[in-house]
Amino acid sequence: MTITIKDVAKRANVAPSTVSRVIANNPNISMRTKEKVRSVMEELGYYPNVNARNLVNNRTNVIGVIMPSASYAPFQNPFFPEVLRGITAEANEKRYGLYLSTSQTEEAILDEVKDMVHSRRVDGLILLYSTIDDPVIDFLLEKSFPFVIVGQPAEQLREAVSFVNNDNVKAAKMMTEYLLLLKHNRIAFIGGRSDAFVTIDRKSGYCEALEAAGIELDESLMVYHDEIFEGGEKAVIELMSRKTPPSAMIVTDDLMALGVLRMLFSMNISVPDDMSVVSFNNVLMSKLSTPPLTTLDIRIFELGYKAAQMVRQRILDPETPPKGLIVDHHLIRRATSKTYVE
Amino acid sequence: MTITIKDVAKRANVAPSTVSRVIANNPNISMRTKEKVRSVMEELGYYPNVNARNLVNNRTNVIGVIMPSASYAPFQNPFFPEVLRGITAEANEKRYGLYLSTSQTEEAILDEVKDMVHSRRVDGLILLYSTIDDPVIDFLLEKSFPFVIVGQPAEQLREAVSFVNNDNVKAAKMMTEYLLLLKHNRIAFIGGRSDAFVTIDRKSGYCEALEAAGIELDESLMVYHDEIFEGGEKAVIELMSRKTPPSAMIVTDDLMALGVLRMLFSMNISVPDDMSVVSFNNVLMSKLSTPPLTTLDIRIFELGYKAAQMVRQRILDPETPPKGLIVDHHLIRRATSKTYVE
DNA sequence: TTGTATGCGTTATCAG
DNA sequence: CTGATAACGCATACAA
Repeated sequence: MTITIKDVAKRANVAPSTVSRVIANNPNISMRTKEKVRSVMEELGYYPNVNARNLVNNRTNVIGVIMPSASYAPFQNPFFPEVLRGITAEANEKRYGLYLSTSQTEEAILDEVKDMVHSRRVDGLILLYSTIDDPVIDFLLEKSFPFVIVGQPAEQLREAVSFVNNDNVKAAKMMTEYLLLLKHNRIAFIGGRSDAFVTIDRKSGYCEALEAAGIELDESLMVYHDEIFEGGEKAVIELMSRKTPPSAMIVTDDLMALGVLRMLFSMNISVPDDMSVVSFNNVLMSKLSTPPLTTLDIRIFELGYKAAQMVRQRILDPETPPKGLIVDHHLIRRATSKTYVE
Repeated sequence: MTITIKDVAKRANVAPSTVSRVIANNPNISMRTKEKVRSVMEELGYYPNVNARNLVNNRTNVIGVIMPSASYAPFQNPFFPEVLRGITAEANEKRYGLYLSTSQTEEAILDEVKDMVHSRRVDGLILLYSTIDDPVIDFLLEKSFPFVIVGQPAEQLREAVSFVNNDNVKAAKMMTEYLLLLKHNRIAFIGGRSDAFVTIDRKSGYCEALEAAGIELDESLMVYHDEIFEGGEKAVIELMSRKTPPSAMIVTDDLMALGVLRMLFSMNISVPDDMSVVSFNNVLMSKLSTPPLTTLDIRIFELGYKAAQMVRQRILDPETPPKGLIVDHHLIRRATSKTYVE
């Protein structure tokens, strides 16, 4: 008993096609009929049926968002909500809908993506993760389906796919230089999964800065841990056990840095007096910690916003060559960093 | 150029309707043709077009999720990602898709909901917020569209709508009793927006416990703040300025409690030695703070999971009367609470 | 400027 | 057990 274009047509004494044209705001429909039709639509409470529309248009005006497989991780890390917020903002502006993936394993994700693409559920995809040899990407590339990666794509794909990312090398270099300028010369590096592109890139930046400063790299000061929070705690134990412990630590993730802070606190090592700690991402939590973290804002919201912009662009004209977009970063000085004193 | 049910039919030498039946796994199709058709589907790489299917079925197998309007807030508070995780899990199990609202103002949300409903974009909705006199709810009720609220519905709607919630009165009462048993007798209450149902209910529980213990209520020990984090800081300033400051604080939100902790720290008031602090929600952050928070786990994931279950149920048979579901809570003792000593 | 006719890819009804 | 055929609601090519 839902009211359709035909009902409107009948009531307005026009053909269904005319109503359709009014909806599309077709320029060569007289103002007079437009108004008439519109008022009837209003009167009858007409709403277009998206499914019918999608069917004939072969287009849904919906963007799919694919979360990483680590079933729990994605939503634990404030990074994801924040990108999502950026995506949401852009999508809303442009009247696009958002369809969220729900799969929890790599295999299921691949299936879901295939389904989304084949069944024409979405017009384009945003991948909120990036791993090497991802079959999802191969699939999308083969189908030439519009998509954008948030993060760093695998080396061999840099030219082939669109992505939005930070310059993590440069970012980490800057953070290291900052500590160097604060007179620190034993600076530790605490990273996440050592095979993640973020970790790799940030480590490179760290090393570059040290080398440029003529400081010899010390592998014993670089540690990696998978666990987002506990990893930070473990790292501190390891690092403080070195013969000459560092006076500063660069942590690749704010949450991990919270673990670091807590372990240091429990060891009675005062931050920033006895130890400087800087991290990356500037998630909300980083300003709520005690003491608040000096961190690098990577503009997560913008990453999402731009990604949404890019998919839409690729949806609209799929022929334009893919491109990588780099989003700026900004140092947020708070209370965990301080000049080194003997 | 996409391959349809007709292509499969032709190739398998059957009618399109037969293919359709095979897809639906219709029992009265011979095993023989079923297999033949299936193999052709495989061979041709056939995927059903959801839009066509939705059109004729008038059903999408998609659940819509409506976030609160406070444009930034939702994703800042770890509560939302976590409910979303629960919803996601259930939806995935049952092969339902998730459609996310993107609107940022109350007005826009109403429009978006109307659109989602009228245009048949989703089969049911989950509202991740609950305010009094919400026009969205009136609309959904009037359309008898399946939906579930996560949170406490307005008094006059308790019987009319389905919802999933905690028993916040009982929860707060328990937290208060816990502090009472730790010999605290000046216990402060720090709440969020005073017109939010959560705040109201938790305050009630707090009062109930105090009264039961024969402790006179002291309005000067109850403060409210809208800002999720700064609110905690302000509250501490106010409360510690009282003639006789409290020895314990009940904070209605973990994030706010972080603000509390930080302000206490800066005042050199040691937690838990000089002040006990307990809060609600048990979001990830609460265990990462220094010291880790004693808090009440409200099973956020389960709230989402059950909500998804309930909408599906209401979608499948809309006739069953609405019901309210209460999810359990659990005290998580960590390091911010301690027996009171003079 | 507007109407007619047809198709989008499925499912469902009705025959056979 | 299977095949024709008519919807589902909309958009567009072609006519008028």
